[in-house]
Amino acid sequence: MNIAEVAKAAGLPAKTIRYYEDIGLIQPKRSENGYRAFAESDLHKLAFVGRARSLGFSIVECRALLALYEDRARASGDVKALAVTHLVQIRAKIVELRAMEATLADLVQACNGDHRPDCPILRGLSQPVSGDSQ
Amino acid sequence: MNIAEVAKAAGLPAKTIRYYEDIGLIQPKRSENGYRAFAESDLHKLAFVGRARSLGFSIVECRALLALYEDRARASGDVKALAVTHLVQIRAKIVELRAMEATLADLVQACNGDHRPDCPILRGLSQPVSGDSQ
DNA sequence: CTTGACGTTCCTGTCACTGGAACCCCCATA
DNA sequence: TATGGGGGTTCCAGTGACAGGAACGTCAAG
Repeated sequence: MNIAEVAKAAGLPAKTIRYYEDIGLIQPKRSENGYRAFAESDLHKLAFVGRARSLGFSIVECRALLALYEDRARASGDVKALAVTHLVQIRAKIVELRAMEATLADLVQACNGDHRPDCPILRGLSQPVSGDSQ
Repeated sequence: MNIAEVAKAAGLPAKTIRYYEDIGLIQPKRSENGYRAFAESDLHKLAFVGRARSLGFSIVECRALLALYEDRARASGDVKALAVTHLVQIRAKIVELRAMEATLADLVQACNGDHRPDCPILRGLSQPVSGDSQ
C-alpha cells in the first residue's frame, strides 16, 4: 500500500503518517522506487494510534500503548494505569474549562453588548479576581 | 518598578513579561542602566492580560481586548462579541473532552487491570470506533 | 512525449512560553 | 579595594504535534 491508501484507511493525513515514521512510531518498508510500502500491520498500528490520539493520549502515551499492544505478555494493569492517569488529566481539564466557562458566562451575561463603552467584561478583567485574597 | 516587583504584583513570571514586551503587548520605558522601568499602567495591563489568559483567551484575543480596554470610545458589543466567540470555543472543547472522558471511562471500567494480558482497553483501541459507519 | 497525480525530502511556522548560557549592574561586607 | 550575591540584560534552543510549501522524482494514461 502507498501512503495515500493507508492515509484514507487509517483516517490520518499523509503528513501525519510521515511524521509518525520520523519519530519512530512505525517503520514501513520501502519499495525500489523509494516509496513507502505499508504492510497491514503498519495500517493497524496507525489506526490504533489514531484512535488513541482521538481519545487525547499524547504521542508519548501512544508509544507506550503501542508497546503494550505488541507485547503479548503485557499485564492489563499496566494499560489500565496509563488510561486512568490520562482519564484523571481529562477530568482535571474539564474542571478547569468549566471554571473558565462559568466566569466568562457571568461576565458575558452582565454585558449589554451595545454601542456604549461601559462594559462589565472589561471591568471584570481589570479588577483582581474575587477570591484572590489567598 | 523593576521586573521582579511587577512579576510578583501581576502574578506572572519575569520571562513571560519580557515575552509580552517582545511581542508588543506592553512598552515599558528603560532606566539609564538598561533595566525595564515599569509604570503603574504597565502593571495594570499585565494584570489584565494575565486574567484574560487565565480565562483562556489567546494572545491575539488579549491584544484585541487590551485595545478595547484602552479605547474609551469602544462599543461594549465588540467586547461581548469577542467574549461570546471564546465562550463558544470553550464549550465546544468541554463537549469534546466529555466525549473522550465517557469513552475512556467505559474502557477503563471494563478492564480488570490485573497481571493477565487480556485487555478491553487495547481491544477497544484496535477496533473501529462504534458509530464509524457514517 | 507530455501531462497530471502521486510520491519524496527538507525547511519553516505554529503557540506561548521555558530553560539556559553568557554577560552586566548594584550594593554590602571583609 | 576586592568580592560575593542577587538582581538585571540579550540571545538561542526546545517544547508538541503536526501543517504548509518548495523543489524535485516517479508512474500510468492518452
